[in-house]
Amino acid sequence: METDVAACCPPLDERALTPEEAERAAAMFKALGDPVRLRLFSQIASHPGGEACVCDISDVGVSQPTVSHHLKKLREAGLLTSERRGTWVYYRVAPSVMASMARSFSVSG
Amino acid sequence: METDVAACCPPLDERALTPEEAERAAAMFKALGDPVRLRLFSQIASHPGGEACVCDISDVGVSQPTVSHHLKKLREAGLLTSERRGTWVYYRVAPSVMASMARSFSVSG
DNA sequence: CGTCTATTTTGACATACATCGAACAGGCTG
DNA sequence: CAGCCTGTTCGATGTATGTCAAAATAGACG
Repeated sequence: METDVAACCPPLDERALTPEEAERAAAMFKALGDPVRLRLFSQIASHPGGEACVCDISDVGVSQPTVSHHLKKLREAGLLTSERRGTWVYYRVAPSVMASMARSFSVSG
Repeated sequence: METDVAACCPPLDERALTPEEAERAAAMFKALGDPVRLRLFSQIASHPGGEACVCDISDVGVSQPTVSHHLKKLREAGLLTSERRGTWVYYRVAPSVMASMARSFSVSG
């Protein structure tokens, strides 16, 4: 189900998206379309070193299983990567996500 | 319910979003998180003159009432504006939406 | 006024989703 | 091995959402 970030996101005002492009890009927007997930993403993206342990970001007002559930969704959408190192699991923003998403809203001409 | 676009969207990697900021920004991402809505938005954003009549963009594979339903959601999210001129209703991207959304993904530092 | 066209609203329905507690798995450390 | 800690998966539940057909609204035009 992992979304391919690199091949996504032509400027939205350049031309009408094809159904396939829309499907892929919408999956990424949808992943960010939940307040809890957006806060998790923002906490990870702004964390020093570019990565955050789950234990660092579990204070978003929902139970820990729910946090894990949301992190999984963000990972499946191609927005995050995760890596276990010893006791802890570290999440970081997947490569080129910020640039790709920014491109969606770049004014084309 | 109309989302205030101007006051939204600090860079996601600058600092952790507050719950209120996340709520507002997530509402906008959520609106774009459906393939049909994203195609409608893209069709309007890329339309010559910057605006499109509903009749121009109803070929997205769902019934006309469903198109209207999605356009309403995009309008409520603050992403589109609509105006009736005579027989037809014209939609355009709300001012500063592209710039504000782009700012979310601008790399801060 | 009546009718035609364009768009929205309503009501119904099936599916998707966010959330939780409980159970499970990975890995440290006695 | 046993216990503990971190994090994920499972099962259940209530709510939100996408969709359509049908009805309603809004103008235009005789």
